[in-house]
Amino acid sequence: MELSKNFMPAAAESRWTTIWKDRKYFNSVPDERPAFAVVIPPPNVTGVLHMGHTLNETVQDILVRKARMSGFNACWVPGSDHASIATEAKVVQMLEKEKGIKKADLTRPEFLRYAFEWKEKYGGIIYSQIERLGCSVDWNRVTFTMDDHYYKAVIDVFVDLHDKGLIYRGARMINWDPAAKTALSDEEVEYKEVQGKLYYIRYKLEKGGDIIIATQRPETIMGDTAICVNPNDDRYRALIGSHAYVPLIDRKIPVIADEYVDPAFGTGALKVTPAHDINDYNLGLKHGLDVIDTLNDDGTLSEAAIIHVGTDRFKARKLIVAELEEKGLLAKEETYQTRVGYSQRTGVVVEPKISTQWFLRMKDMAGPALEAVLSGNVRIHPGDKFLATYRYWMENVKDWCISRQLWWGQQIPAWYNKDGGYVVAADRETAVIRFREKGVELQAEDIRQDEDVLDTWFSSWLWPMEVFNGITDPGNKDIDYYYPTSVLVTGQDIIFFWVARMIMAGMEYKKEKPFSDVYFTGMVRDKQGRKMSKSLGNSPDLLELIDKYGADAVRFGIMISSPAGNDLLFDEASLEQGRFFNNKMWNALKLIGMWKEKQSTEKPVDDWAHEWFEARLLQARLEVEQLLSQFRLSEALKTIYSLIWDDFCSWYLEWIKPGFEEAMASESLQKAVGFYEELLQLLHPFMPFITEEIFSLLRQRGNDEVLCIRQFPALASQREKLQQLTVQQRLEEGQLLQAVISGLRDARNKAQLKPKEQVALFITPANRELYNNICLILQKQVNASAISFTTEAVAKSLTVVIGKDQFYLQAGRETAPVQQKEDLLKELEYLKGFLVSVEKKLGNERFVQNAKPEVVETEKRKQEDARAKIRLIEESLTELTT
RNA sequence: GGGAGCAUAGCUCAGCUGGUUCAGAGCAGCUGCCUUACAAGCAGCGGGUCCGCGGUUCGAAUCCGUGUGCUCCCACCA
Repeated sequence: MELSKNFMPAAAESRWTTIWKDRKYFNSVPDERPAFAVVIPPPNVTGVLHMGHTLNETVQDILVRKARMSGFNACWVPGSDHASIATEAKVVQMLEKEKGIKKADLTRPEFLRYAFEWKEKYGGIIYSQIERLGCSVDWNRVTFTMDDHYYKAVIDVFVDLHDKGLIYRGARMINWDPAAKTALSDEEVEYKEVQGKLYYIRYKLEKGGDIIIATQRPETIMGDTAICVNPNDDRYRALIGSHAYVPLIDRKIPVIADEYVDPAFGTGALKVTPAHDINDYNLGLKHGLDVIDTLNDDGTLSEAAIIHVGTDRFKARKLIVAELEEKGLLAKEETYQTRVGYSQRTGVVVEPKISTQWFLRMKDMAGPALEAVLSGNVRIHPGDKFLATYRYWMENVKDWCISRQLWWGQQIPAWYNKDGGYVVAADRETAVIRFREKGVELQAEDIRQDEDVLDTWFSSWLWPMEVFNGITDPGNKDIDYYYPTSVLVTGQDIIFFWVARMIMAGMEYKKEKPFSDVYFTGMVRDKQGRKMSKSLGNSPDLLELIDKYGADAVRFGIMISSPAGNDLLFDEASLEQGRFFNNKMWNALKLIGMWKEKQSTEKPVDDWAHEWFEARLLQARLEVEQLLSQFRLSEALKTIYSLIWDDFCSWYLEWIKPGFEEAMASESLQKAVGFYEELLQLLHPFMPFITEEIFSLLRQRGNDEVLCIRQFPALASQREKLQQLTVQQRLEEGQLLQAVISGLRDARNKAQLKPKEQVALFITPANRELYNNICLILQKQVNASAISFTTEAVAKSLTVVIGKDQFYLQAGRETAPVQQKEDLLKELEYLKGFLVSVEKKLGNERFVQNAKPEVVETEKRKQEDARAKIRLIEESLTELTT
């Protein structure tokens, strides 16, 4: 077997990707096994995977692979989201740039044709990245949120909710995105603290004089329809009921009173602009004020503004401020810290705007969705962090604006006649019937469909159901088998957009939660803690990382530094660590390969080492199980990493390694190979490629037997085994052996004994029996010519105390005991202090009375141990000084 | 303004139900080694006022209160 010097990820990755795919290991159909279903949070179809996705997909793959190897019928459904606003914006941009076509010049079908072309061209990138990362998804189940069946499901749900009275149409104040020219939901607005300005503007009063009003938005004054003061504010009481003039356009407006106004803020007088501010809108409703909308859909001033018509809102602000100043109407300006809402998708400042849109009543749907989480039916990880947030949102949920003024998405199934009357129906024919039911006689060509589409999230909230056709074909085999899914892995930033709404939809349409566990990953930041973003240029390209380090190393790096639920500071150094780990495992394969070439049939002498490693593996395996069940993936990986690197490579392989040019006992070799296979299996969910590769090379299995479907041993039997006395004893012996080897090597180092210089070793053990099995290995590992047991101090030797035992190293030459004496004195000092504290504890009556008996027992043991060790060290010191 | 979380080694973090020599791991650092799997490595080492203060307890990194600092979410003061 000729092996390359290092592990070459690229070749192994493409080889195993093909094998897995060709043999359909990851395709799932319902059978008699329990299901373990995971639906991927569908990434934006035209996007690329960023580090956040990489983390999420890796976590999901670990859970899915683990389940598949543990008796479950694992099914991971891949797919993508049409991402209405984002995709439409990209297509519009592409059309203008590459083809010089404006959206306005296209018909709806023409535009959609371009959009689908675009989706076909770029939509595949996401999938190829998911594949390169090694994700074990079922490619037969790829779902897109605009697939025919999915489209139908969304329409059906809309019609159903409308028929139930949960969806309504009306004019409300909504968030308007002037760049995308569409309404947004509250969740799509991101508020940021910005340094703004507060302008103090003079409004002339009808009765003479003026009143000064503070505003952040002078460009909206033309929409003012009142000035409002607090009725209890003595400064303004006399003005209530009088009139003032809007500056620059001199429109007459009343001064009204409302307790809402805070006399302490600004000047205590508020300009009321019902069309452009939610509070003003509410005030307007209360006081019956006019609504003057001075902005167009694209954020320029409208005819109603009278001045600066057609000018952009921010340019108009500057012009108006300048004009006010010139006319002496600007009393003062001050800087002011404020919050401004930005569109999550386009990044522009959102305008509050009154608009006729479709809304979903959320209150009734929130009840069951809240209950599902509070009762523990859906478990959130890490729970303590998100439970309160979830609860608050559900209890204070507002109606959801679900219509968007776009073309890319599911078109709203509402139909209007010429009089503006409308019905909701899945298609034109049904719509005509519904009109007739209402007594409106008309023909199919007399009605037109609503131009708008539905919010993307109004389709994604059906994801766990409709990927299995649960809405369009309820009761089918798949939905009955896979639903509810097992775990949802996603970023905490979409808890309201998506997670909460999926639970709502699941409770509404399946009367059952969509998933049992939700695992929130943190945000991926760079190593300085900054958010990853395109503008900062700190977001690495996934494929480049895979090319550089290999997919396994990328997965390792991102998982090892990813504490559950916390943000992850991405640092390429951890990927490097992953690559080093690859090579470590590769080298272990090479070592075993060398052993194969020179074997003997003799009975091996190292039975103990095999028994020890078996015990250690058992222990670690159960630890990993425990950690995985708690979603502590990072720690599970650390445990396996250390098991392979330290326990297997550094200890076990060294312990069974034959002497120079000696043959390896076949029986030992087989044991080592067997252990290595188990380690690879344990690691496989985390690092699938290299584990398959080494597994296939270890016994030259070829490709017939693979790790990805190899089943883990049953847990119960493992737990029992670990409790066995001999297993526990091996573990204890192993710990002792490791401590003694390290301690003696340290002593040798400090005495400047070269590794090649042999020593004679004398031991005064506390428990002689523990040494029965480990002497041979100990002798080899510390390069001792012989080991003897003694009860007396050995003259002219290095003295070392390790644990409860005393060691004497006799070298072939004189060594300086200076450092050694210092070490012993230090140790002695510490022990004496320790003994004092233990004895104080034991001398405390209340401790002895109140503490649990076993705690008192251990304290007594500690006391005895400490005394014994102090005696040993003191003996050694006398020995040294004589 | 309301709520949640966090503060442990130079960095990133474990430390679960208070008690094992409990103060840990990885990375970084230092020392010595090109030793026949691996220098992408081996052997070994050093490093901490567990944020401050107070309380509960026989006993606190751990529980409670409080202060400080940081992070996030929510909220209609122009």
